[in-house]
Amino acid sequence: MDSLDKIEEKLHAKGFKLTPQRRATIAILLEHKESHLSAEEVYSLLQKKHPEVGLATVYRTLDVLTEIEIVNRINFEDGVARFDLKTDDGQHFHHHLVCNNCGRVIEIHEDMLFDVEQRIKHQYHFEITDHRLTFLGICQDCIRKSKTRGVS
Amino acid sequence: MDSLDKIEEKLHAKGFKLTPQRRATIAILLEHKESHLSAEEVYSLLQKKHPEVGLATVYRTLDVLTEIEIVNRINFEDGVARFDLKTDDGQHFHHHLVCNNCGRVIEIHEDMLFDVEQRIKHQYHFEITDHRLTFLGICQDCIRKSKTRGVS
DNA sequence: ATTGTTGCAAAGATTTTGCAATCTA
DNA sequence: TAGATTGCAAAATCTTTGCAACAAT
Repeated sequence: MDSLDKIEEKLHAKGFKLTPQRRATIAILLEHKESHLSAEEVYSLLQKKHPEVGLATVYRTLDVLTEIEIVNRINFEDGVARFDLKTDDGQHFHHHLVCNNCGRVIEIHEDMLFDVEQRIKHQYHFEITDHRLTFLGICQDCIRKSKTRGVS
Repeated sequence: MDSLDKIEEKLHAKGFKLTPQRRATIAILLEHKESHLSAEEVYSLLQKKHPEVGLATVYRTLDVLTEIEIVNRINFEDGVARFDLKTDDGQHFHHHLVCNNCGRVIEIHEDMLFDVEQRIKHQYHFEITDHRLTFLGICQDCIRKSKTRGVS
């Protein structure tokens, strides 16, 4: 799900209207593909070019985009919903490494769960539609820093 | 981390005081090991026997228990923090299957991520301390029902 | 013209915090 | 007794909703 055009097409196909607010919101998401933006963050990025758009509209747009499976909603352990554009390749959701020290989120685009999913399907008779995999730990930079200065 | 005694010992060892409120909160968690209770749910279970305990104290107690690694905090995609006692065996956090249809949460106690963690460590030089793995999909019961009545 | 969508402000839901009183060690 | 902890109410956050005005098809 890559270009603005394709996304607008899908919105339209599902019976939603194309409004300037929605276009602008999608544009922000496209410009920040790796960022896991929260609704508030999308809103403040949006304000620079479109100060008239309201926060409620951002929430509603993100809901619509989640509903039609243009974006994934994800919660890291901080209680704030974040939104990621889905990739075009039909893959399941990518994985994340979250650093407990600096808070950085690293994305992993390989699907490492194929074998695990097969086991789940067979053992639990559970039909998997998506997954959320996050590793918590210490990133390379913080490990390096801790060796000289100690983890803050 | 299994018995009330062991948990109280650890609290004490970390310099926290043992109060009746904390004891009671821990007892609730021990009585509902598989439940992924929210703070609100812990609070209302607590009220039956200890109506004097306040919700803020429940939040504070769960924070302390998370801090000293007696419980794991987890967010499924509904934005409410849930709390699980850690198991005694030193294993990482268990996995979950969340049914998109009926909302049921099924626990999986096997660690299926050993190989994946090895790859992450080597490829990303990321020191993993824990993980969160949730599969979203349709559970066995809902699959069965959908075959006769259609998924509601 | 119809129906969906927006902005605003108000309401909801969850979680955190200030503070005086109280309790644990 | 000293310092941590509690309960309460207020505040802070994040998110949703009602409604009248407005815009897309």
